[in-house]
Amino acid sequence: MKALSIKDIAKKAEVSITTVSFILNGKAAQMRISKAVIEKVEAIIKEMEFKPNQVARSLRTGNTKTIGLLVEDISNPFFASIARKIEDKAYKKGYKISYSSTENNPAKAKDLIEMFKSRQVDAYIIAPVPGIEDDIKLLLAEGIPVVIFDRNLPDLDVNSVAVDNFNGTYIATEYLINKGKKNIAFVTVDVHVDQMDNRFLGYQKALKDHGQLFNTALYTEIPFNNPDDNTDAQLKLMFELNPEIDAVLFSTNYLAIKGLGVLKQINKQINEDFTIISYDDHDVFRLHTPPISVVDQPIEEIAERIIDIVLHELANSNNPLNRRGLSKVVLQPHFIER
Amino acid sequence: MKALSIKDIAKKAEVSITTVSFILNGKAAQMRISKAVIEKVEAIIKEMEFKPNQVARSLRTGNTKTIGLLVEDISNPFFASIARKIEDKAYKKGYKISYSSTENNPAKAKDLIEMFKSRQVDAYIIAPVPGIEDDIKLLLAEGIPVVIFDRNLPDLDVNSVAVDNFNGTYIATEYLINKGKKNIAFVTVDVHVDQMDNRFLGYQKALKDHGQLFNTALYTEIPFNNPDDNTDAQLKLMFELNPEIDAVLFSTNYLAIKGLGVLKQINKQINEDFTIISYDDHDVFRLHTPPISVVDQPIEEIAERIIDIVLHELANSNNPLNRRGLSKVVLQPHFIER
DNA sequence: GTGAAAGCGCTAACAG
DNA sequence: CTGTTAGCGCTTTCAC
Repeated sequence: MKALSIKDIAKKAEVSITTVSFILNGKAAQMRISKAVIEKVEAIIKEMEFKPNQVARSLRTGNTKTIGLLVEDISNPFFASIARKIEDKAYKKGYKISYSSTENNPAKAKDLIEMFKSRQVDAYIIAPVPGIEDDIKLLLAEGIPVVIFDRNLPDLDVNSVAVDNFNGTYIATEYLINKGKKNIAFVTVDVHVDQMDNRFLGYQKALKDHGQLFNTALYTEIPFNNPDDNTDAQLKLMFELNPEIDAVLFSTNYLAIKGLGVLKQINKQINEDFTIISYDDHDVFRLHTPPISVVDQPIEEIAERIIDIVLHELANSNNPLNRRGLSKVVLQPHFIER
Repeated sequence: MKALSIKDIAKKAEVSITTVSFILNGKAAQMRISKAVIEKVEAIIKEMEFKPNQVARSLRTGNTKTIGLLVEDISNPFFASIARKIEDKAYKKGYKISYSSTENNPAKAKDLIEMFKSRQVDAYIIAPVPGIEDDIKLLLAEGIPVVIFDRNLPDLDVNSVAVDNFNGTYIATEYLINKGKKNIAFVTVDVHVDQMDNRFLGYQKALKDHGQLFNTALYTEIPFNNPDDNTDAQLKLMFELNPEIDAVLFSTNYLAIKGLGVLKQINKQINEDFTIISYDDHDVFRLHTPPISVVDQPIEEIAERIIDIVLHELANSNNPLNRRGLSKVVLQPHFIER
């Protein structure tokens, strides 16, 4: 079964392909094509279930109606949830999403951007990894809409939607201090993206503001993509060497989940005297016994702001004058006490 | 900055575009193009960072090197994990993934298939919703590779990767019975896809084989996409009306997670006398106090089998003779006792 | 060994 | 009001 083309429709309707094309693109009125012809052609299109070949259209018009989405890992609930919301909104506007996971690997990220480029995606939504600033600059130089999120690239003039990471850990740390905690550990990843660094800084600043000293022994950095065993061992070591720890702040949900696993293994109870807080919420924390307080990122709002910016830029990419300036959105995280 | 085309390269290298094209496609040797020319052209390609326009290539060749992935909801960890694995393997073979969430809505699923079609995706990976059998048939009739997974469409001659759902609930139920449970409730969704029905049947059969009667009062069906409040209320009601319940088998992880939330609200302890089992694992269950036993689906293997079939069909789609017959893969779930 | 040219399906000047 | 036609960038047949 061969796919239909605009030609087949034209032949069947006994009009030219131009006429069909105009009707297909809603330019019939403006081209003052007669009602009779429009109706006839539309009837045939419907009857034959003709769908224009989007690839040909893309080649001709230069836009593909797809948005490239680059995240760290689509199987991380944080990214998956955002992906889902973005997909929904994009779908309603006729856009499709092509996604890829960068694994925090700049080489892979660069390669993915290349692939997206050669596929002519209309816009990019990127959770950036360090080292791809130049690639993003290139995109911008070509006038392609880009929004970065989750992490900021401070010295890049690019739209971004971020959460105030500094404040997130600040309020969490402050909460712990107010609860009388004296030895608050901080567990994070070794990926020094702006966002992670800020989470660390928020923690440090809160300690300082409340007259506590930052103790490097209570700071653990886990390599990204560490095999589980190593991570477990590293965390165990920290707990063993520092029995005075009375609270732990994890800079990201999957580390906190690993942490809970380790605490279970070493049979350390979470209670009034030993508190855990995670950055990013997760069902695990809500249902845990006892429940775990978290710094929650407004996922819904993040996704909304991202796609709004993208769609707006896309809608106005023809007349650059109409494009609003850079959007640098900073949303506030919420502390959920449990 | 205008994008380069093959023409620019040809001009710069002072050869014809044909030559460039051959070199680009690795047909240089077979066309017996001289080494000197090849090297010169390749140097220029590298120097100018030329990337062929994939859209034009697609229009010409008819294949887009992208695979359409239709899942119920990309933010469900089960689908997200599978999506991730599929993405990885596809990426290594030069394929990209375009995903969409069907929300169990046949109209949306149909529409998405149309969109993918007009975008000429090379192959489809679909977690089917009932009512799209005809659309899948159409795809097959056109010779496009399709693999369905998670749910089977029994009367369709299409590649599928499924898990033995019947056996999954059977062994879980048997486990509970062997633990001495007499009133095992079953909570499932109202979506009557083959896979969910089989989970129910496995539960029923196990009861029967062990001389227990199926009690409809202990069977609760939650509407898909139910607002949280309703679901909670429905579950509460079941627990209230049937205090004799000594175990609950949830047919899917998100229902079990909801269930845990409800049990927390009504302060019902999970212990030797009251056991919970979920279909599909999740971090929540592993870390829960007490931990929750689950029927685990071999996600990794599912993803692997899917992408293997797809890539194999794709590789041999030119010579249909070489295509192996239908692959109907059935994998076994594992019961994880915790 | 290399090049000219047709054409994939569609859009949009430009003609009439 | 509708049709003719020139490409979009690439692959591939055929010719030299």
